[in-house]
Amino acid sequence: MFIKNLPHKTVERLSQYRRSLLMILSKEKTHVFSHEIAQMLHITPVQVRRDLMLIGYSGNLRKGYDIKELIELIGKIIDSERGQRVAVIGLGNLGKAIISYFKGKRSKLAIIAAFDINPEKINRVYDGVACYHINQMAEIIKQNNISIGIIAAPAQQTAEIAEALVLAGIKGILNFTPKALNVPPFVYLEEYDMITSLEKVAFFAKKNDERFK
Amino acid sequence: MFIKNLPHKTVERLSQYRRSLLMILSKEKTHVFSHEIAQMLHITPVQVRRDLMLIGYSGNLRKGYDIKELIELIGKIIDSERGQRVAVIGLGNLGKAIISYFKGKRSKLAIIAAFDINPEKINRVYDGVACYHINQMAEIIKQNNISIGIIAAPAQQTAEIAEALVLAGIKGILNFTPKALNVPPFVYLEEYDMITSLEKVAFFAKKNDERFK
DNA sequence: TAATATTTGTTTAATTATTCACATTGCTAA
DNA sequence: TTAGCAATGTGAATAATTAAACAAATATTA
Ligand SMILES: NC(=O)c1ccc[n+]([C@@H]2O[C@H](COP(=O)([O-])OP(=O)(O)OC[C@H]3O[C@@H](n4cnc5c(N)ncnc54)[C@H](O)[C@@H]3O)[C@@H](O)[C@H]2O)c1
Ligand SMILES: NC(=O)c1ccc[n+]([C@@H]2O[C@H](COP(=O)([O-])OP(=O)(O)OC[C@H]3O[C@@H](n4cnc5c(N)ncnc54)[C@H](O)[C@@H]3O)[C@@H](O)[C@H]2O)c1
Repeated sequence: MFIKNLPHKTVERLSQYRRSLLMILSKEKTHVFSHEIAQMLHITPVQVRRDLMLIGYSGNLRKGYDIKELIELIGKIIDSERGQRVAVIGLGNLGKAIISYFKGKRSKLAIIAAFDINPEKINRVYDGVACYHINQMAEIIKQNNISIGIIAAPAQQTAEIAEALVLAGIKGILNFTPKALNVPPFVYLEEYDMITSLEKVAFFAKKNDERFK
Repeated sequence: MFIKNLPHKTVERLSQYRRSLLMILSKEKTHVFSHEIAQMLHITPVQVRRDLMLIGYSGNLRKGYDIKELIELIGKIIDSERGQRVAVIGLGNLGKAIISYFKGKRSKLAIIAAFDINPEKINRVYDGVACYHINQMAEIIKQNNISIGIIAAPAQQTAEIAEALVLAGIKGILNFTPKALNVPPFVYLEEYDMITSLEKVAFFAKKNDERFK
């Protein structure tokens, strides 16, 4: 299913809705109100209803939204029908955390390979994910039709790795390295840095502290 | 230094500016143009200039911005003068990745304690950070005037840990757990989930792929 | 049965964030 | 000396995002 020009923020929230809904779905709880979803994610019920409107989902006036149906619809919109395969580059602490966190979470989005240069990690399986030497990357990516790369290797290597990923035909990159990347326009790039998050928390915590004193 | 109502996004970018500037600062390179900063972060030069305008920084028309000065000014605005101390709760893969990533990065923002329940981790020092049992948390937080907590423990424990953090007097929380939290208004909360980032990449990678086909 | 309460869906308004457009400045060099 | 160029700084315009407001629907209950 395809919906024209879904806003970036809505896409993010759809992912969050699904995650939250998967957590509360049970035999007893089959339906949910917009204000319940809103409360779980610290947003307003209007926001939720608007997002669901954008994806064309209608709820029941008395019961709210059917959780199972909604989870499925979100899947139809944000997942790719044929699934997407993911590789992690750099099997250090962060790479491992990512792999163990994803394990079994999403059927349509599977981490199926890791790459590293450390001989102790290569040709071993971590949490169900096989680790290969970085110089086999292009080959393995093409063989397995991997379309997304997560970079969790040392910062200095980032540009080089990204270039190799692009050459190998990757379509999206999630970069956890503090080095910002340049990729061609047909590759979608998302960057995340924990320091920015932490400094933001620090700034507003400080501000709050003054305000509530 | 305090500037009234700095937009959230600007605060995020100031952190990114500083990070990028720290990486390029050198004997040879003492100044930088707005378009150079912009390129590093995939934004527009106007955006950069506007942010700097908001914090009242003026550049030199021919040389651009003085990198060192700008780094210092950003510090004066987003850092707390007396520094802020941080604790990590849960010393698993993610907790370790966070600690080793932060090591020595910011003088005004220091991770000084970790908490866990695993006896093998307690009373040991990881990357310069001592790990204590979770039931010593309130005590240690107060003793060391820790004001920020990073939650990287198993999801089920999240609510309980957050409550303890708030009771112990924490002012900001960065939650990496997929369980959304509720905290009182005087505590600043930031949540991050890698699945949302990855699903966003997957969605737009898929979309790009169709568009550029 | 009629009044009440609650929730969805959607239009409109408000707010926030980004970009445009251009005046201004100061160097370079014809 | 003056035209040209490449920057910054910023008011105004535009775009994106969020929230307010309210009609419509329907179960509940007085
Ligand atoms: N953005 C964030 O929020 C964040 C948080 C923590 C760490 N990091 C960054 O993520 C990266 C990894 O952090 P970590 O704590 O896991 O580090 P780590 O040192 O534990 O792991 C890095 C891994 O990459 C491997 N490696 C080295 N060179 C490589 C190459 N050329 N190709 C593939 N693999 C290679 C190493 O063998 C190691 O296993 C670092 O760049 C760090 O700065 C980012
Ligand atoms: N948000 C994200 O992007 C993201 C990414 C990866 C992991 N995670 C989450 O972060 C958390 C940690 O992930 P991980 O891979 O490091 O897991 P992990 O199992 O490696 O580590 C968890 C650690 O928490 C400790 N712990 C257990 N109970 C505790 C308690 N009550 N108090 C303090 N510590 C306790 C464990 O002993 C262990 O050391 C998990 O909740 C995971 O879902 C989030």
